[in-house]
Amino acid sequence: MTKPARTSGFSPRNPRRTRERILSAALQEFALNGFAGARVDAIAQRAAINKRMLYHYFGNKERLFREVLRLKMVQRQAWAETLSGDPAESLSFWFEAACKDADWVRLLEWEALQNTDRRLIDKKNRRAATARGLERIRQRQARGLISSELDPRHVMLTMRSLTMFPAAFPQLTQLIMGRPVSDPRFQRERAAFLKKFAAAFHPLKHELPSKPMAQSKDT
Amino acid sequence: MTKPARTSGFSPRNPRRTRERILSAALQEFALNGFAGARVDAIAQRAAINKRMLYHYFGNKERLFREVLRLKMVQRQAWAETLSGDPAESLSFWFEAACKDADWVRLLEWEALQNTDRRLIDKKNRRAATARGLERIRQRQARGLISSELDPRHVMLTMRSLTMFPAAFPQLTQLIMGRPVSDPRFQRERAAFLKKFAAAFHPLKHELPSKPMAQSKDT
DNA sequence: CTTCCAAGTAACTTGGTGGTTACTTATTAC
DNA sequence: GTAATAAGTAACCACCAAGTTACTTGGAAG
Repeated sequence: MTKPARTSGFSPRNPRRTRERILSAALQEFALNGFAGARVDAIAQRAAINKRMLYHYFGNKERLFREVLRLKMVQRQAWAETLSGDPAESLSFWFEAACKDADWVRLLEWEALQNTDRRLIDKKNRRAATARGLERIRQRQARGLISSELDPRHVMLTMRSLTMFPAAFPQLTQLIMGRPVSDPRFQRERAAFLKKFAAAFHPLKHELPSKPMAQSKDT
Repeated sequence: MTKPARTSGFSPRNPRRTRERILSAALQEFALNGFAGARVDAIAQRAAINKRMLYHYFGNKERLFREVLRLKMVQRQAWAETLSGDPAESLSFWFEAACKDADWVRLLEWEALQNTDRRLIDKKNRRAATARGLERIRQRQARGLISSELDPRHVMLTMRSLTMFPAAFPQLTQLIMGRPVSDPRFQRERAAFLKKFAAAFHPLKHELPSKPMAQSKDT
């Protein structure tokens, strides 16, 4: 602990920056080509570092992949928690997020395909995040924003389906909608549709909120 | 054209059978590992044929992949057309189909990931099939099974999302539902949920079918 | 100054993988 | 029967990509 260890500047040595460059390049390569398709040399080149450093910092290709995935997961969760409100807003919001962060969706997709009975990466953390998500749904049910007749787990699965699918299957979306997923017109149109469609989650008229205004520590 | 060319039997030469064995083995390998991950030797071994024959019949790995994809596509379309009726039935039916035919979903997923701005395989055919699907939705709208206020394209995209997502993202489904997608209890439960949820597509009471009973050449 | 280790580089090894060569054998057309 | 072609085999090869070896250099601590 001598100097504040400036991380910027043009020092020829800069471990932090190198590590970050590798991670960022790896994210792009893995999102683009998946684990099997990604080339370590390509990552090194993209990061403008020597390939050897990649092994220095991460051991091997798979450990790097896991780290990339874990990191993205953490980032996502961080700002996932900040959101709440009624399904109409969440749906369109998450849909747009999925469209914007294609890397994220693609990583999950690669994970799904790779995960032939393998253990889940960062399991503990994700379990906790999911549990928190379910709890937030229950709170919305209590507040009468979502029908209490729907199982929170199914609500969550349904919402994920609706928001992620187009970004996950751009070729099918293009086929059906006649526009690429990246087209802003599609995104606006779909967001509008989801806002309408969110009514499916609302309570029916005859339903009364079970706890009209329980403790709402939700944002 | 001399003999009826018996395709069964133990003749040492059997082109048809060889071709089919390769395709079937390739389907499994590609569904499991994707294009980049699949090993030509593994396909040959699985098919119990000499690797050379694979090149004999299909030229190269990519052409084989495209053929596998095209074939699955055709098979799917064939019995896709046979179905109709109200969303409650279609949704749960297609959901179960997706769970049962994981290879199909996985292939689409690999395609989605691989398809970085590449041209779509079997485009023409799939366009036509999609158009027919949209037409069937319009017929159901005319018959009052689906709300006419919903854009058929969005209806289709939504249905696909709901039915394919769990099979496409088994790890997320497991995380949310606490059961593997393959678990029959999950499948039954989800099918039941979708039947209820299908109400979202139904017309509201105030809506009246625009063409109460137009020509319904739909099955 | 010099010691020591982390950061960094270039060239190499090794194994696997898509694709080929050179060949044999069955089937069919005439 | 036999020529021609399609079906099939084994061994091979060139290349590519993950991971290593052996080395140099910067910088902080004493």
